[in-house]
Amino acid sequence: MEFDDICNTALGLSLGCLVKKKLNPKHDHFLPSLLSLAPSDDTYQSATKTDADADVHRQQGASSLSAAASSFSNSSVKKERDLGSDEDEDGCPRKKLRLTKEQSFILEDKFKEHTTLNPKQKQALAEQLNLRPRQVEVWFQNRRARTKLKQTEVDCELLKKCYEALTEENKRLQKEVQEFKSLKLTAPYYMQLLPAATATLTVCPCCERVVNVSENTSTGAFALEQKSHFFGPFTHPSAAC
DNA sequence: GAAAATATGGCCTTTACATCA
DNA sequence: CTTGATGTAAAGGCCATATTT
Repeated sequence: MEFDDICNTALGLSLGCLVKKKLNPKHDHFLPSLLSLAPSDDTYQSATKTDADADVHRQQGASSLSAAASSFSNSSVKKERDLGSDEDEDGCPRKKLRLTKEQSFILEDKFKEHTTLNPKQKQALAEQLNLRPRQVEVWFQNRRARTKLKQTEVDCELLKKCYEALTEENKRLQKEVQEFKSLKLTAPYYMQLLPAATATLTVCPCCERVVNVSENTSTGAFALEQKSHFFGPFTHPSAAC
């Protein structure tokens, strides 16, 4: 996903929420297309023809559709949506149509403006594109889903990189701990050099971090201890684990 | 005013079809 | 021509919210 898309999505979603809260669907609801008004496959779409040919058929179908959609009841709206009104006269589901490039372009354009539509916008867009409002609605739903999917993929990649970075850091720190441990094993020589400091250096049994447990932790801190984690008021390292 | 019923729209998952290699 | 992969239109279900009764 591109950055612009992300921005548009965020903006659009917030706008969409506003729209949803403000609108009153009862008063400006779109006209539902009716089951019996759905054009047949032959008139609505040509499966194997060119886009131009298919356009003609689609527009013929959609025009007759919108012209004939003159009466409906409020309660039929949801039903219409759920039933899809996408069946031909035989009761068979309508074949899936492919939107033309022009239709897709205009839909994309609108989507950039806002990712959701109120009923008026939906109706207007449907008329402009010679599609049923339900088709416009579905297109926006699917488009939002695609946007979300892409964003999820981007987030996933980001998390993956974070994970890899943390894994590397963890390896590095483990290696450091091993080095400190081996230093402790060679303590006789080590202690001759720094007896005061090494006497207070230890490895936390819980987290295996090298810590300084000297009583005077503030002033007698061994240089290596600076890389260990902060224990605050605890006198024993394991108490902080 | 509270509660139940209803309407509406969005999201999610799945299906089916179109297209392409 | 067939086939598998991919993209996407569409269906169906569920949920949240708003409105009506």
